[in-house]
Amino acid sequence: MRTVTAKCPSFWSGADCVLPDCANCLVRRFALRCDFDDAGLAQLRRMSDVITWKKGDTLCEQGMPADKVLIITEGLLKIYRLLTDGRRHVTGFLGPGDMLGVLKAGSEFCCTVEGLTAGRACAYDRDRFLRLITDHPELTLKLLITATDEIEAQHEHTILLGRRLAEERVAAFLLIFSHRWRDIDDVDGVVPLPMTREDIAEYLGLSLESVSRAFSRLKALGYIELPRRGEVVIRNVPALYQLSGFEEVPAHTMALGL
Amino acid sequence: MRTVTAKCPSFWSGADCVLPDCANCLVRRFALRCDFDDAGLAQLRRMSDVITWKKGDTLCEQGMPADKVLIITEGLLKIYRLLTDGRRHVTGFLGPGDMLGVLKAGSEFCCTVEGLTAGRACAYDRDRFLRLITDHPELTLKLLITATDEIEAQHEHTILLGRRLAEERVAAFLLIFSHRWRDIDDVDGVVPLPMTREDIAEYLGLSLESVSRAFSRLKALGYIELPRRGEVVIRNVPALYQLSGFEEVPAHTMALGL
DNA sequence: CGTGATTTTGACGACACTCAAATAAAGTGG
DNA sequence: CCACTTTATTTGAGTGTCGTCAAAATCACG
Repeated sequence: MRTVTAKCPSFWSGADCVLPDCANCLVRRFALRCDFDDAGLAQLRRMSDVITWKKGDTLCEQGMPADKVLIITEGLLKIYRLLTDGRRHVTGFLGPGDMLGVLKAGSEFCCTVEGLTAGRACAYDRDRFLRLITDHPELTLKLLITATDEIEAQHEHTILLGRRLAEERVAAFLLIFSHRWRDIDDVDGVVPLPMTREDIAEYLGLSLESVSRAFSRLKALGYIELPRRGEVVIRNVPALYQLSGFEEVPAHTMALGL
Repeated sequence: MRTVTAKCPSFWSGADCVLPDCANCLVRRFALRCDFDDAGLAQLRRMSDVITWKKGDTLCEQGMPADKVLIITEGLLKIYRLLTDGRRHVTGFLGPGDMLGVLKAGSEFCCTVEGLTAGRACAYDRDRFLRLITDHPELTLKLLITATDEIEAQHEHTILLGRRLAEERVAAFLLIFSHRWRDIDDVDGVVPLPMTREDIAEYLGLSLESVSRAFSRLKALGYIELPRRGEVVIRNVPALYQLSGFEEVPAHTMALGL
């Protein structure tokens, strides 16, 4: 059992008030999948606060009352739950274009969210956000579609943890992770891995040693390279697909964090 | 690898046109969580066809074009996916009040759905259903909340399969299953289990033998009784909670099948 | 260059899977 | 209603994967 850092500054209140470039916001391609008209954009912009975080910062904590909705514009987050036996389970990783927040009124965060890198997000008051989307029913529907995609992606993840060997899970992780952020950080095949082996292990339901062994084996097979800490190069995509059991990578794995 | 029955009659077209008792429909308590006004009820009723199925019937099959939405009023269904290696994964069980259907236009069923008992459901044309809910934005929102609850329940299930021992998973299954249908079929503590050990195994990511062994052990411990095939009596709820690692049973496990 | 964190590698044991057989229950036809 | 078949479940024995514990190696950072 490992201790978990728990500093939790008041991101939710303090705002930089930098106007984000909503017109090109990635959220259009991911969680909300929607073109706003100019009026909608203006409405959005007026409502949002920009928050920033640094690597290792905790954005919100399991059990904390949740009254904000975030849309991530930069940086990477891990989102995890503490189990009753003290272990952690990483439910997913969030990046640009993804949403984070509890929509149900009066509820608490069921997860803790922590920065893997520095980053920033647009924050909305939940009630105002709900008013916004109910004013635009087609937006609610897009969000509902995103949620059902998320359910399907979770099914895939459940299968991964319930039925696959360690090596297969790591292969799947590499495909999911590199695929999800391929057009955001595509530096000639080098995929950045800002999370630790332990994070990956807690995401895949393995021990960190098993993850490390799987990485080593995939490297020995020539499927990947590990040039330096925090980076992978994928050399044999078909082999990884074969191992993972994927026909295609689940489309929007974790576009909507809760 | 086991063969899977694949007869798939045209439930989706043929309709009995029995008017259901919408005013008391369980869907109000589950997937839609919503009181319709009389006008809404009438609109609903006009739109719906009633379909029925028998035990073992296949309602829809993985890969089939999906253009209907079902709301289950009677009976129990299992919902599963065929994996690339020929194995099956049961994603969940559906019962009265639950919804089934793909909301995204032009997509296929990602699962096969099969009757564990005979039953019936109200079927809606997807496009008309979508029009209905966008006409009532608060309905879309309720459905979105249901979807996010489903995501949270899937997280719990992922944790179950990734981190728990066989005995713990079976304990969790018994709690989830008996809790979800407690006020529908509550015959003094006897919980009907219309699914086979194999179904349970494929739901929990175990072999059917491991499930059987877990049942035997829970019985030996005095936590449960197995009076006859297809039935359990739960004798020690706190012990099962302890084993499962649940603080509380995930609220709406699988109210929304895809 | 030294300290601490992360990652890798090794040895061993536990849990769950596979294969196999026995038992129990349900369905079928005389 | 009973013998027979079929299906579901239980139980046992052996094997493999992964977790745990431990130590070494690598890397980041001051």
